[in-house]
Amino acid sequence: MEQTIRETLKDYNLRSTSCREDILGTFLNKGVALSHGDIEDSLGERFDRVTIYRTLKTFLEKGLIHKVLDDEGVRYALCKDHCSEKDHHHDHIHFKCTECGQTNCLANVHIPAVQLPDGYFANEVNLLIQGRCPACT
Amino acid sequence: MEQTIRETLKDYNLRSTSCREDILGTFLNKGVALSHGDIEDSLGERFDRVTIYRTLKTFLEKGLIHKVLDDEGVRYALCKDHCSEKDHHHDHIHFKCTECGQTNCLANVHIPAVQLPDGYFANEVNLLIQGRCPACT
DNA sequence: TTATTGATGCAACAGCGTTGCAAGAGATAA
DNA sequence: TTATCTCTTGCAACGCTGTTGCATCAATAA
Repeated sequence: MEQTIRETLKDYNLRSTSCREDILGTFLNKGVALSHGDIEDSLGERFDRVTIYRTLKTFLEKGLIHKVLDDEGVRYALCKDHCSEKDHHHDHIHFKCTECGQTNCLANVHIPAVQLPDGYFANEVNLLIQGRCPACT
Repeated sequence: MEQTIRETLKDYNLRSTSCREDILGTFLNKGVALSHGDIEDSLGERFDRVTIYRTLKTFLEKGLIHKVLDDEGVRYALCKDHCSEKDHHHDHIHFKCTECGQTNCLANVHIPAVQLPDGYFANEVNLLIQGRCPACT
């Protein structure tokens, strides 16, 4: 695990620092989409607020994580596919449970094609479904 | 128009004030989703920041407008159907043009049904498509 | 016209996210 | 291992967004 994290960082051309290792580890551990606040809570006072912001920004740019839009703000989740700086490709669904509040990616559910009116061209599709997850049913 | 605005406010059990009339008028005029900042810019210094926030909150609660999620924050758009405090019903699509930055509702495009994994129950569906609008093609 | 209820403006505040800068730690090569 | 360079971090400060309390003012109904 420890090793995997370091290798992952290396794969993405990122230096291994304890902050990056801990944040990446948190994502792997929790397995759900996390907000900046979630990460701050989870890591305690170990790192500066600013450092966490910058780390998330770096991960985002390198394609390690992607944004997840939510009715209450922005969260981040690991990219399952290997994304890169240039090429984020996500057509999976984000599911937010209104009971437990957790948001995660439904990797195997693809977004059905949508018929847009004339003149509209789709580039990126973002689908958020809110409801109840299996754990809360 | 002037009259329509006042009647609409009355329909929603809202007092007619110049702030509410102007904000509702702005939505009708622009016809696209607006952020708090857009409205502030559009109305100038005529009303206090706080008043605009409170007006948007009131409109939201009464079902006059609904939230539109965006990668850069929250916007608001008029509800086409007659929504109420209890019952916001929206299964239309939000389209954001990456050229001009405008976001609007595609009222006539319905979201196709999505087959969720076992145990998941959908309650509300939110679909944002980013791309190019007819004006920017 | 007046009384009542609700809306507004002002001041203050909390939280989120960013920037500049100096100090510190990781990677690389000798 | 050490020296060097480059990138990362922590700190302080700031701007922006959104909220709250309170006194004042305006819209409605009688």
